[in-house]
Amino acid sequence: MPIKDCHTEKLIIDTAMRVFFTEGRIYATSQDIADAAGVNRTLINYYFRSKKALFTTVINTAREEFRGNADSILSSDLPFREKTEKFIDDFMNNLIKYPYLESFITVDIIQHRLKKNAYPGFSEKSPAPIRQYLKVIENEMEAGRIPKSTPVHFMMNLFSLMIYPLIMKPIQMNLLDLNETEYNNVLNQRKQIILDTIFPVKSLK
Amino acid sequence: MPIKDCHTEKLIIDTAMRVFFTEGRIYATSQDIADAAGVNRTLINYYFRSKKALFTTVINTAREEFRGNADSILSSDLPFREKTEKFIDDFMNNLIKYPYLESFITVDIIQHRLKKNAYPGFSEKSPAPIRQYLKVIENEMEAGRIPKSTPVHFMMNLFSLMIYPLIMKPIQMNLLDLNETEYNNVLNQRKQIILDTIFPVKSLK
DNA sequence: GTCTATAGCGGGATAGAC
DNA sequence: GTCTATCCCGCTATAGAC
Repeated sequence: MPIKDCHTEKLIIDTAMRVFFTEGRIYATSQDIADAAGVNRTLINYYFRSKKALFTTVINTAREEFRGNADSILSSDLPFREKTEKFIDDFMNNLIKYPYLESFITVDIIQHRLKKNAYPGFSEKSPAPIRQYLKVIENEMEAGRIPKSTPVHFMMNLFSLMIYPLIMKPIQMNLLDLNETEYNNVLNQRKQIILDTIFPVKSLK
Repeated sequence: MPIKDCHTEKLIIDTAMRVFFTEGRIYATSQDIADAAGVNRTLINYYFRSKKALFTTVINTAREEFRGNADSILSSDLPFREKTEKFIDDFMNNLIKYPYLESFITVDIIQHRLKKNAYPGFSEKSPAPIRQYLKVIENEMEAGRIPKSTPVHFMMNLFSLMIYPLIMKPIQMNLLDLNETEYNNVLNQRKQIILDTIFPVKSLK
């Protein structure tokens, strides 16, 4: 009754994003979300009609948040290396906030492919800034300023190096025998490591 | 009635591994597994007592299958580069069979962390061959034969480059504007690309 | 806008016939 | 070993009181 007017809707969205995309709780129910938000479960239906609708809302909200800076960085006229450096910095900052977002999208696509032919939410073509960036990578490779492969592999390497260590944290902690603090320290070093891997230094024997 | 004696148990296991770890259907129910296997749903309980027990069985089966060659390759006395090359080859072959296995393990660990303090299935230390391999990487870095960072980052890079493009196939196909055939072709080139990234050539300007 | 009560469905598990 | 029938529980969603 007090200050819980339109404020509750935002509270539910924020909580759902945290539970799904930050904590990675893929089996979280409406009750779980409501409990985490400290509200009654029926309010989720009141504000969002259904659980699926809430899910769509939070996925789209997070995607827009992600794409905010990324597009303007990629579309800027910065030199290639500086542009890539800023992109990594921005992307990693977002990733730390929502490490499981891409996993959820992937699961969502797989699930939908079983029923319909295509998944409407992702039938769009790749965004223009990405296509433009792929062209630039091709030029850099031809000029010999980065190792020669293909722009697609360059992008795959980049995303792989940024995303995987975060989403597979539990299993990697075990494999590499690191505790929570140690693993977080390692993650903090990743930006520089990724740059060194993408732009290799030439001091090898 | 005809030749369906002990054969059914194996059929259920094989089907469950395919549905879970190859197709990535994380929300698959007992009914889904039974349908995919063409058997009655109650047979899952007859053979495995519960869905959870079936799940544990298939995870352990797949993990053993994975670790089969890997340990002997890492423990062998091959030179570092050849050993790494064989490890990548073996690991990628397994990955193509079960691209979502590690995702399932991660989700499983996250889910269990919410209830108990630790997850018994993964409380073991990292396997000895891995710890041994980490030592070798350290030597290679000190000798300047691979780019200097830390063994942990080297391993993270390696696993990232191998695993991520496979499990995020749906989202990457969209981002990079590739159809199924094109994406599979790219994946086939990954072994070589990964080697070139881990062991960079020195022909840059 | 928020709550309680309840309907309805779907999945997991078991009993018992064959 | 395999099937049918059934029970139970948890989750989603909605009706209706406040």
